[in-house]
Amino acid sequence: MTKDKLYTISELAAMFDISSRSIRYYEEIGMLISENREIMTKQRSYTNRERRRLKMILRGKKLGFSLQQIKEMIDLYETNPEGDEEKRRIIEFADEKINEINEQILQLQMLKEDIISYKEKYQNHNKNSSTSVKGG
Amino acid sequence: MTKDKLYTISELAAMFDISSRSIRYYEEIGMLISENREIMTKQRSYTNRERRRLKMILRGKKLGFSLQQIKEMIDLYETNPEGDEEKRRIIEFADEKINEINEQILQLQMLKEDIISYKEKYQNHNKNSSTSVKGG
DNA sequence: CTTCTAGTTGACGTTAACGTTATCTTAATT
DNA sequence: AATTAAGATAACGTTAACGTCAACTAGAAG
Repeated sequence: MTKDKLYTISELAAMFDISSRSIRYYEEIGMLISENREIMTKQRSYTNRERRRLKMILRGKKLGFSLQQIKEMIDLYETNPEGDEEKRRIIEFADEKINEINEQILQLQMLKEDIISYKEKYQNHNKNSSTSVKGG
Repeated sequence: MTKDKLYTISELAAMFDISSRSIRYYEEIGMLISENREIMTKQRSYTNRERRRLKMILRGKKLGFSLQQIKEMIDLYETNPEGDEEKRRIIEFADEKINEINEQILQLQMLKEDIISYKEKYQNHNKNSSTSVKGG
């Protein structure tokens, strides 16, 4: 399969516009894995799977989650649960996250409304109190 | 008017379940102001206006914004613009923020979809691979 | 062989956002 | 007068998420 493409650390770094240091750090704290390092050079190589993980990490960051929170979420995707107990816990965790996200979306929408209504009031206010009243 | 209610630092802290230290810190970096401190004791007292600001700060934090970003947004609310140039800049800034927020909402919705579809696939998968195959 | 490039492993430095501790003051209680 | 409570300032400590620098290595290029 053509899925076997491997990336060097700087390829990934360039791809996502981050530093190699960041990628090493993510690996350091167990968020990425570089298996099959070249034995002689010890150079890391990443699979498409890791590339996807990195993408998720960065998305999480953009959304304001800490790396620890992101780690938990990603681990969620990759846990292969054993007992019913664990299954339940995972579903529960997913539901929690969904609720958190819904809450965040709500708050963002409120913030947005605030900014919009501020903008409108502000624009109207300026039309009335401006010295150069041009357009009605 | 009854709007003159003043809050002590620990009142606000209790109200929002944060530490007094945090409030002092927000003031330290210019996100809050405590005017009219009691001359003898130097104790801070906050107006309703500051209470609202604090609320906004905490909302921003929950949304993953840095204090600096929040400061910019709050300043937006309280700028009294002078020239047309400044007006334009403010409107522009507001629009930028709105776009950022829209983007964040989109990403959050995608993340949510991901989690939901994961949950569903996962639940189905378990129905099939479980020892107790009930529904086919 | 030397130089350059891309990577490695430490290890110390940095910033944000507070926590914590020490020392001091004022007002209220006892 | 002594204690307690609430607050103040000053300053050092802490954690996350890297940045930066030093010293080393393997392979490619001249």
